[in-house]
Amino acid sequence: MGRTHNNISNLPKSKSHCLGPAGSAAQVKAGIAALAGRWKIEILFALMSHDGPCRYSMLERDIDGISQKMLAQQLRELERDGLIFRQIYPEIPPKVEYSLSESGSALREPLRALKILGQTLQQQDNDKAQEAEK
Amino acid sequence: MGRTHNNISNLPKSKSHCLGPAGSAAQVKAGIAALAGRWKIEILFALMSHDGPCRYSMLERDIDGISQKMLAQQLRELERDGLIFRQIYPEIPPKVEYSLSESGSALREPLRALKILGQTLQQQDNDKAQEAEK
DNA sequence: CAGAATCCATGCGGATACTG
DNA sequence: CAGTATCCGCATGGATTCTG
Repeated sequence: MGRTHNNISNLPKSKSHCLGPAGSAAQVKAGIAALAGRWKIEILFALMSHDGPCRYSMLERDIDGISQKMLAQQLRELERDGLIFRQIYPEIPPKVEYSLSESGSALREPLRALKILGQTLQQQDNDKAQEAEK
Repeated sequence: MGRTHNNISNLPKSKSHCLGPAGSAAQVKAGIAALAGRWKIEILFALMSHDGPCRYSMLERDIDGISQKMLAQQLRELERDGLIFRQIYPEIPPKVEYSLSESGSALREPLRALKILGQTLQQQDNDKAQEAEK
């Protein structure tokens, strides 16, 4: 499987001189960092597509190839960043439901924009691959 | 300094059944991956703020803490992904100018959205830090 | 000036096993 | 069911040196 790792969280010094282009970059990077986990996007898309609370096991089934460690970890990060909610039902057997917060839902549009970019990139890749084959 | 690595480029199998939420996720991830380098955002912001062609050495000065290797590498990736242009002037001494492509400029708005998210996150961090200090 | 090349530390993310 | 715990490979990015 492809690559691993990919950094984003930078904030060189970020002394909160928060108005220059540098400060803006830091905030954008903070925003991207919140989405930059190996599985964050897939989790968000799973939640968006189901459009209601999802149980842990359901996410595990929906997201192909994710390990329990990663699912739990990225879920906690998304929760920490306020993008999703986590509702625990103290039952036996245990039940936990995840849902999008408002911040999370607010990402639908930006994500669409990034999807456009992604499509363009894939298109370019295909073009170049075809050329190379000639 | 903080972390290293951070994956994004996933595409578990991505058999181009490109219409389900899974396919969308893959494309969004491709888009994010294009921005997910340690310095990509800062480079783009540097180009955006200067709003005209920038020379290599100017970027090196503007972006605090970046190494030559990283600058050159991420510039090539951005160029490969069609986000920036690279204009070489065969002079002595050498001169190379980088500028935003249309795809790159198209990111201004999405980046603003991500900046909003980043601001929210930083705000939350500050709030929690304050509470913790009490 | 604008890189290319090399070496190396860090830590993300995968796999597997275990638990309340 | 919904996680936690542990071990480990290896890509990523940093520092430094060399070059056309």
